[in-house]
Amino acid sequence: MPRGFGRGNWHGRFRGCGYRWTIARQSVLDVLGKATRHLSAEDIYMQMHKVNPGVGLTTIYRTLELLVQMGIVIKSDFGEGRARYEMAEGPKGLNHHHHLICTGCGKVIDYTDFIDDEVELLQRTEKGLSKKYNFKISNHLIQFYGLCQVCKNK
Amino acid sequence: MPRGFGRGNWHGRFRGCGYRWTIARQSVLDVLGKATRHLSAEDIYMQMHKVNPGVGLTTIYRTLELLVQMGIVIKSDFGEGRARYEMAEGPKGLNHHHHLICTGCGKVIDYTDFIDDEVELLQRTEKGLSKKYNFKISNHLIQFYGLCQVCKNK
DNA sequence: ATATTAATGAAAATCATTTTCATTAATATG
DNA sequence: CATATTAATGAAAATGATTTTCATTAATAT
Repeated sequence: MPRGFGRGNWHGRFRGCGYRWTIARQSVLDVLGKATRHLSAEDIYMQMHKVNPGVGLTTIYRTLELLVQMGIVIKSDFGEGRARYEMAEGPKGLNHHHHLICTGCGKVIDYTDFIDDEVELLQRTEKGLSKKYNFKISNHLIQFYGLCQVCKNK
Repeated sequence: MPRGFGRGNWHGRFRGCGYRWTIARQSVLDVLGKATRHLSAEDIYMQMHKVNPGVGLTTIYRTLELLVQMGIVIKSDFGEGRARYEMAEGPKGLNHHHHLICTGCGKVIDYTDFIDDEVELLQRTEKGLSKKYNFKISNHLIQFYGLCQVCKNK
């Protein structure tokens, strides 16, 4: 198998959509593919800078927009004032998780240890919604807001 | 019952936390209390401007931050580049809804007619999480990403 | 009535993101 | 392989929401 044409065959996928395959795009996908958590545009920029110092932040923003548009990457907003990105490998992806966000202090708890019912119900919900709205659902963002133990008792 | 001391008894609640009760704060709560959908800081500013033209946008931001911190208001971010606010009357609130977001064209479908599985999913999950993480959950944000009917067939 | 100090308005500062525009480089074509 | 085409890029400027600064105002305690 030719180098770089594994798993996603990104080059082919880009060309198929009429887009060019560039160092910058490859590099963004490399960084995101290795990430174990959601990355901001600047996180990506800093990691990439070590390997490809020539790629600017603007290009990263543009690349991310494209990747989101192609459905390869998911953009999330956790209310920090900046967006975060992750590969859209679907809800089964290694780093997929939901959030508990404290409205008091802003603390965010990522949790991946879903309760059994949660997984099954979610599947059924996605199936139901797909049918009802004729949507091909590929991912989801689930966040619960409230007060953490500390803020609750103030 | 004295005027202005109904439901929330805001004045008392503010004083209890050591905060002063001001026209601006009352006015933000008035606007949010009457709203039928999530409002941006500027939405609030414009509505308030008709009644209290003296209150500036800065104060609205400061007031909203305080209200969120007190757990009276929920701040949400739908990825539009600006935050939206609503009273934290809980997920049963009139204007509560979930989103289906197309990663192809950006179209957003709000839906309120939750399917049974979805309601059950949320109830069980919220209960489980509250216990597990000692959180007082007051709201949630649920978004499903995928391709809409049109983008799916391209 | 007055003192104290939290709350405010206006303007400036910040910070993530987007736009502009001239340059570069990926691909198609000869 | 050389060259033309035009998408992709970088740098700098622009944008727009939100935050900070600082002098002034007003809510509360005395």
